[in-house]
Amino acid sequence: MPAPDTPAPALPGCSDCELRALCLPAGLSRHTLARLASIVAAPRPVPRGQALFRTGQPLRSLYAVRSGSFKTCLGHAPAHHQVTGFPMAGDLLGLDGIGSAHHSVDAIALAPSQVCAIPYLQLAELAHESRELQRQLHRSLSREIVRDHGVMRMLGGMRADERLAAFLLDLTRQLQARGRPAAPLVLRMTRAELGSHLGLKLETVSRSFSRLQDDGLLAVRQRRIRILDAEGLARLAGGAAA
Amino acid sequence: MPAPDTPAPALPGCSDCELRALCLPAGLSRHTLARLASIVAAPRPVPRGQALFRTGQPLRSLYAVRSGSFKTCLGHAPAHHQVTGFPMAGDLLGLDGIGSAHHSVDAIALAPSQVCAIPYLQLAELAHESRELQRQLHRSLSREIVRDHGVMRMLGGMRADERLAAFLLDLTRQLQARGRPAAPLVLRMTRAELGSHLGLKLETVSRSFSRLQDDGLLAVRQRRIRILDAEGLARLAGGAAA
DNA sequence: CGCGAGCTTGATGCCGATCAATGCATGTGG
DNA sequence: CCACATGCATTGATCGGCATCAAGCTCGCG
Repeated sequence: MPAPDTPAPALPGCSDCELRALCLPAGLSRHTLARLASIVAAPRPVPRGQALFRTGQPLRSLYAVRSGSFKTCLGHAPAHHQVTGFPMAGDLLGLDGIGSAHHSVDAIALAPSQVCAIPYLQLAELAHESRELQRQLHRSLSREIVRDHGVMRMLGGMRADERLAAFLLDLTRQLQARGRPAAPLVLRMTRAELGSHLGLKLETVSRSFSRLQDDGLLAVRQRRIRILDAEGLARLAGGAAA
Repeated sequence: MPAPDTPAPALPGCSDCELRALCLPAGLSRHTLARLASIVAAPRPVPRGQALFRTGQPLRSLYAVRSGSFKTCLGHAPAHHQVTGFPMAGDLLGLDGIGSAHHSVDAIALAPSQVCAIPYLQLAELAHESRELQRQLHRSLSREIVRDHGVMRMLGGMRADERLAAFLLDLTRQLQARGRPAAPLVLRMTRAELGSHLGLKLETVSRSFSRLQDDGLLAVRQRRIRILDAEGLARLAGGAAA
């Protein structure tokens, strides 16, 4: 069932997507890429604040983020949101739902975004035929695990300022890896959402920002952050973890 | 290179393993099962305290735990161990290493254990031929992500007693799922290791045990734990998360 | 029997949660 | 164009939970 409101559903697809080197298609041959493109739906907009999917819904597709950014949170519970991550362009959403065939988090757009739906069954079928695609899928899944381990390290062993420093460095690294401007870092999430991800209350996040600023490591202006001393941040973040 | 000290290297393999319903082979056809068994090495013993693999080593095999139990920890750092999990019989180790082709944790045996090595390249090749095996692999990877999310929830949003309660309930559930005696719960890890997993210091773990015992939820005798009021524990653990 | 690793318990201090107020931006209606 | 409302961020004061430091205690083992 094609989206009724998009003008031209027959878009060029993955082959021309500027994200193809970072997304699932990374390293795929032209042939496989074309086949993948044939099952990927045309990019679909997700307005800010809207859920791409919710906990418990049956998993039909994985979603590649084409633009914008999201938060993924645990907990049907009203108040006890726990943000597990902030996926952005190039990330794959829904991997956690494969095991149970149902999504295990809510995915909420933090900004107007675009996603490409990839029907999971067709993807699995294609991966069955293509070693390279299979390998890519494994990589994506495995990397998600490693990423989660990083969060566990933050939550388990670091104090407030260290967590924030580690998060900012990680965010910068991710933006750089995507060849995006990381110089004036612009946060897409509120202090509360950030706090939920870091295991802190929003007041503590705010205080940590202020402290890092006072120490000359950051320049903070609302959600616009400039890193003044990356090495200092790394010393903070690494001091506890390394 | 076959293990030099095992008497009969030509063992029956997965088809007769009593864990096959819980392990990777779950749900595989006889044919696929046989092919899988043909690439899985004979069970290899890992003495208590020894590393099955260490952070940074190239990933050659995944390991299915056949008996015993392990801890997986982050951090090359000497003191700053962070335990990400306690895999036991039926679990698959090494999944986190697929993405980078190198292990991202240390896997240490907490008790004398046995593991079946599964060469990853051969496994991937086999998964390429068998849809069902591919599906199983995806499931294992995805479940690992979901499991990590559970840990993140503990670390991010719960206090000491709640974390411990959640951990004990989860452990019980896992043992039950494997049809193992979960009645007198026997912990394989020290208080310090448990603390490292829960993001607490060992003294706090000890105090939490005492508190839960005083409240009539547990009977604690060293590492032998008896759950007296599972529902009470669930209220504690769920009260913060749900 | 005595040693030592691991566990328990106590006393104290610090970090982050909580409660509460103020500040600052954006947006809306008069 | 300004006045006000609203959502988000900052800052302060106080409190509680966990870390830390420091003894004892238990059990297994040589």
